[in-house]
Amino acid sequence: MDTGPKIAQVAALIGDPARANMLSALMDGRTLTASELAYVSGVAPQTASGHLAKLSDAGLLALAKQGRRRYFRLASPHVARVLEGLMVVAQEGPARQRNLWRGGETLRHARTCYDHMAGRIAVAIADRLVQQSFILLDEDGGQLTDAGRSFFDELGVDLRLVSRRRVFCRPCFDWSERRPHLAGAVGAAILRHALEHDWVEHVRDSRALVVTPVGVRELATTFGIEGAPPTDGCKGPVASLSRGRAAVIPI
Amino acid sequence: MDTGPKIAQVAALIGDPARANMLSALMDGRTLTASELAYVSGVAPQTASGHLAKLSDAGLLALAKQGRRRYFRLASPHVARVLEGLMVVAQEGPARQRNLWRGGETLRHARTCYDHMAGRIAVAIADRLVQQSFILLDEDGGQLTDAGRSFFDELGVDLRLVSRRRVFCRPCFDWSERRPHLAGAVGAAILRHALEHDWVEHVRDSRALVVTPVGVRELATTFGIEGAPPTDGCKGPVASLSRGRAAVIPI
DNA sequence: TAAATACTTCGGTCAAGACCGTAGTGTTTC
DNA sequence: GAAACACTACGGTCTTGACCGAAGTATTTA
Repeated sequence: MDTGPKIAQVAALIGDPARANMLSALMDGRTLTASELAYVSGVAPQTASGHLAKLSDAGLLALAKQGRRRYFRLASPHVARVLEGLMVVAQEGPARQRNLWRGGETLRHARTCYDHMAGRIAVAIADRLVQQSFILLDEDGGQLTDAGRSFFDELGVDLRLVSRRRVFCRPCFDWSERRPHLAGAVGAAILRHALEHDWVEHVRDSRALVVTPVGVRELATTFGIEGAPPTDGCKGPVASLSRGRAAVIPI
Repeated sequence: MDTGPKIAQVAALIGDPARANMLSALMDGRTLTASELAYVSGVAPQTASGHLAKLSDAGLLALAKQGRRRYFRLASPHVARVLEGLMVVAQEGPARQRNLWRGGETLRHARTCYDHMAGRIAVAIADRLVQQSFILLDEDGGQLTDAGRSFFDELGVDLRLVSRRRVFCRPCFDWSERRPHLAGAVGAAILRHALEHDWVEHVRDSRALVVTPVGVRELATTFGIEGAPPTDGCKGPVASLSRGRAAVIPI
């Protein structure tokens, strides 16, 4: 079968910097308007419109019209996983500027990854849960133990949405830490809990999460984790609209 | 962080038809020479050489020199997973010619997917194992049960390589059947067993697998599966070297 | 040593498509 | 109804890079 050309079509769509920026911006599961996506991708609205049409036609984005706006989001978790995977491969690729981050310290500390958390904090949480035998994890998958279920019950994390007999979780290779964090239903539940209880907050127009004072305290008591980010000069995204070809926009 | 441009770089590499054909051809885990890859990708050796250099530089392919030949293989399972994911997304994309296969009936029936089996047979095996409670499987992961371990032990499937306390398996969304089959360590073990016991054989220069008479019998008695492929006119890949831009090569 | 094989480098051609200015359409606000 | 807003369609420019012919470098075979 000609799978080659098929995957080439999809990959080529993701392979344009402007479109990749758009998809990255949607990786946290939000829905954004065409204008917002034009902004984050660093191109003019007309250009963005064309890109978005292609992405929608190909089934990578889902579109909801509302009045004069068009809201876009990733069409499926499968799309998010492909993007995840590309980040991993991009990261493990050549030895080049592997630790070169453009104002990315905040992102490296904590961020969303579609529907769950990623970054140092997320890896630390995963490590802790494994160490306590609350979850079992290896390369191919993971599972919540009975002890783990009790732990989350006491914590008040809502796992009802995922409580079939077994609760599996999925390791998601963290491109910044190069170690797995928790994805899947359990990962999503943890992020939901953290947001609802103000442990972390979204940074506007970014996938970054900041750990609140409450979060620092709770992460310490609950997981024994140092939640405060290392202080450095550059935090938060710097909006820089450029002319010419789609440029690197720190998200 | 500028993850957008990074994933764009990798995606753009996969996004060229010639390179996508090369990667697809390597999806079964084989190592192929530059010449062979030039052939399957439908371009001249000089062109292929350039493509292969790019793929190696980016860390998508691993290279082994041997005499005057260069052997290439996928650099890591992560690369295979990205390709897997792209197939899924490409498949679920637009409603277009979803069931249009070019001589792909054989592939649809049984094929390799990096290190495990895919296609109708593989999905049927997964279904059966789930139905018998030998494995537990959901969207996020899967696990071998004690009964399942016994089953494989009796069958003589070698799971020693993967026998930590828990044996997880990974669902891999089958792009032809649109349902999951078994990947990960367990899936790999099944394929290994099937090849060693002559249940299936590789089709030359293809990812397709043919089920042998032995295989038909064994699949029936072991899994209650009809292993024989539906008969139709077109089977096997048709090598068609074309001139001009890299064309669709049935692999 | 000569010839064949496997692959790479260089140079020039050519097509695809990303980009934006201009000019639209549809929707909301005043 | 007019103006502002969100987005789209069209047309022309310009860069990127895929492609192959020809020539060159290793390596093996004769």
